[in-house]
Amino acid sequence: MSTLALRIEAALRDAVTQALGPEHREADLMLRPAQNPRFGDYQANLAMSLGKQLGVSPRELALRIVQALPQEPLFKEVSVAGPGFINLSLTDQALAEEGAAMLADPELHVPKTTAPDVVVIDYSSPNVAKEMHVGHIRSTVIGDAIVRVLERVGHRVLRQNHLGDWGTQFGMLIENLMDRRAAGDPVDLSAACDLNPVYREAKQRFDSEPEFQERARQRVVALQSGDAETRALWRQLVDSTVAYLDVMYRRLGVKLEPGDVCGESHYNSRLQGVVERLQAEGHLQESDGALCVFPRGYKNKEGDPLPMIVRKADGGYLYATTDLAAVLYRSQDLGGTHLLYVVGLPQRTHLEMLFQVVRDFGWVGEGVRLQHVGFGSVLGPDRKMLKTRAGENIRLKDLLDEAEARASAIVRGKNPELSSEQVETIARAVGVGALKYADLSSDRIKDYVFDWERMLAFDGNTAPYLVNAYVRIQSIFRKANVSPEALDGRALLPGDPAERALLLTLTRYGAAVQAVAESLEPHRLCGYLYDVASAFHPFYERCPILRSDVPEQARSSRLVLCALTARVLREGLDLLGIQVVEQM
RNA sequence: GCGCCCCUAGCUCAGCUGGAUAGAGCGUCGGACUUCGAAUCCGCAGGUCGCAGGUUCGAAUCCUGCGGGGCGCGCCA
Repeated sequence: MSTLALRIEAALRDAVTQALGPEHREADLMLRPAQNPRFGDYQANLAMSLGKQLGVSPRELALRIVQALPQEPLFKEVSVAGPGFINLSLTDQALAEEGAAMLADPELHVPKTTAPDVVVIDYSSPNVAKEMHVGHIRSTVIGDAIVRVLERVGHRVLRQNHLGDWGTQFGMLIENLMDRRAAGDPVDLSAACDLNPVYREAKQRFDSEPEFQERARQRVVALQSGDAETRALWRQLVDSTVAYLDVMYRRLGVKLEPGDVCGESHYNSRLQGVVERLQAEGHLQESDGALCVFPRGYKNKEGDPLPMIVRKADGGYLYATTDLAAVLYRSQDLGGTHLLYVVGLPQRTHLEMLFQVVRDFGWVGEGVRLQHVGFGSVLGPDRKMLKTRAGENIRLKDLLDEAEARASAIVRGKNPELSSEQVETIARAVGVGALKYADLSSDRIKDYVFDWERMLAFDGNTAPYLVNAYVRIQSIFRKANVSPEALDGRALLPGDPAERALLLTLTRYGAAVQAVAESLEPHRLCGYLYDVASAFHPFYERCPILRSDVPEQARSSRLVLCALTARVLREGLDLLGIQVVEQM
C-alpha cells in the first residue's frame, strides 16, 4: 500500500483503538475511495457494522472515532454523514507530497507482497499444427497480464505453456506427412510456418478414407512405442509449431518463449507412475475396462458418481492423467505454491474435479493453492461464438493483420503528417494493443462481443484512448523541450479542481495494481487507467501548461502532473502487455 | 435430468467483494477550437439492476425459488 494510503489507515486505526479500545486494533476499517467527490476523498464505513455489534449508535461511534483522529496535516476535513459514514478529505499538501514521492520512486509506490508465492501459471496452451483460436488468444493475453502483475508485486512466476503436442491426432498428421513425402510432395517443416493447412488435409483424409484412418491408428501405436522415423517427424512437427508460435507471441507482445513450452508429451514418462500411485493408494476403480478415480461430490446424468478416467480400456492415457502428472510436477518439481490455470470456463468442471482429487488424496499440501482463472467466450455480432463465415476458427495471424490494417487506416486518416514507416510502427502497437485491451477490459468471467470499431475507437475504455492520453503528454514535453526525468516533484501544487482530481487518481495506482494481483482480474487495472485518462483530459482542457500567461509555479506543477500521468499510463499499460507510442 | 456461469440505459460495458441519489462509452440532441494534438472536452435525455421472496441499519452485490440465455456432464482435450 502506498505511503498515503498507509498514513490514512494508520491514523484511522489509531483513532479507532483510542476511541473503542485496544481490542479493536485489528478491526476492518472498511476504508475505500469515496463513491462521490461530495463525500471527500475516502470514506470509512466501519462504524455501521461495528455499532450494530457493540449496541452503540453508529453515528455516535463514528463521531467518537473522528474526535480521536490525530490533528495532523493529512486531513483537510473529516465528517460524519448519514447513518455513520466517516468521510475524509485530504489536504492538497498531503496529495502533493504523495505525488512527489511517487515521482521519485522507481516503483511508483506499488506495494510488494508480504507473502511471495511461487506461481506456476498454465496459459495459452495451443495445439501443434492446429490454428490458435480466439479462446487461446484470450488465455494468452489474460495469462500474460496476470504474469506481469504478479511479478510486479514480487511473486516468482513460472510460465507453463501446456502445448497440445501429444495424442491420437498425431497418427493422421504423421501418416499424411509420410504419404506426401512418398508422393514426392513433402511438407517443409524447417521453417516457422502455419501448419493448419497440414492439419486440415490430414483431418479431411482421416474422415473420408477408411484405409488412411486405419494406417493413422497404426501410426499412433508406432509413435507411442518410440519408432524412430515416426518420432523424428513428430519432433519436426513440434519444433516447427514452437517456432511459429514464437513468431506469433512476439507479434502479440507476450512474454512466452519457446523455453516456457512444457507440453503434454513432457508428462509421457510420468503417466504410468501416476496410475501406479493411484493403484497403490487404493483410489483406482475399474469400469468397463477403464481405470477411474472418483472425486467426492460429482454425479453424472444417472446420478452415479462421476469418474475421471485415467486410463482407457485400450491402455491409453487421457488428459486427466496428464493433468494429475502436471499438478505433481508443478507443485513438487517446480516448487509451486500457487497453481493457476488460465483456461476457458467450459473446462471448469474438469479442473474442479482435478483439484478435488489431488486434495482428497493428499497429493498436494495445504500450502499449495490451486486456482482456475476462467474466462468466457468471444462472441461475434450475432452473439454466437466468433467464427469465420465458413464456420471455421479465426486465425490469430488474420486477426493481427486486420487489427494493424484498421489501426493503420485510422492513424493515417487522423495524422497525415506521419511517414509510412511511422504509421506502420504506430499501427502495429495500437492495433495489437486494441485487440489485447478488448480481451482484458471486461470482466473475464463474462462472454464478450468482439467489435473492431469499438476496440479501435479513440473514445471510451479502449487502448487507443489511453495511448492517446500518453501521446498528448509526450507532445507537451517535446514542445516544452523538457525532460520528464528532470522534474522535481516538489513543484506539485494542485490548485484547480481538475489538477487535484487527477493527482488523487494517480495516487491510487498502487492500490489498483494490488487489486489485480489479488483478484487476478486485469479489467480492474483497465478501469483504473481509464479513470486516469478520463481525469487527465479535463485537466488538459482546463489547465494550460505552455501558454505564456501561465505562471512559472503552475507550469512546473502541471508538468509534474503530466510526467506522473505518463508514467502511470505507460507502466500500467505495460502490465497489461500493451505498448505505448510517442506519437500517433 | 444434474451441475456451473451469465442477465444493469436503445447498444457495448463498469459498479473496488454489503454502503449514501447505480456510473461510463457509443448512439440521439445541444454546446466549446486565433495559443500545449477538437485524436479532445462540457452539457441534456435515457434505469422496475430479468422476476418474486428472504437475510439487515443498508442489497445490483449475499441466500432461496422462478424465468431467459450460454456451457459442461465415461474412455477427445
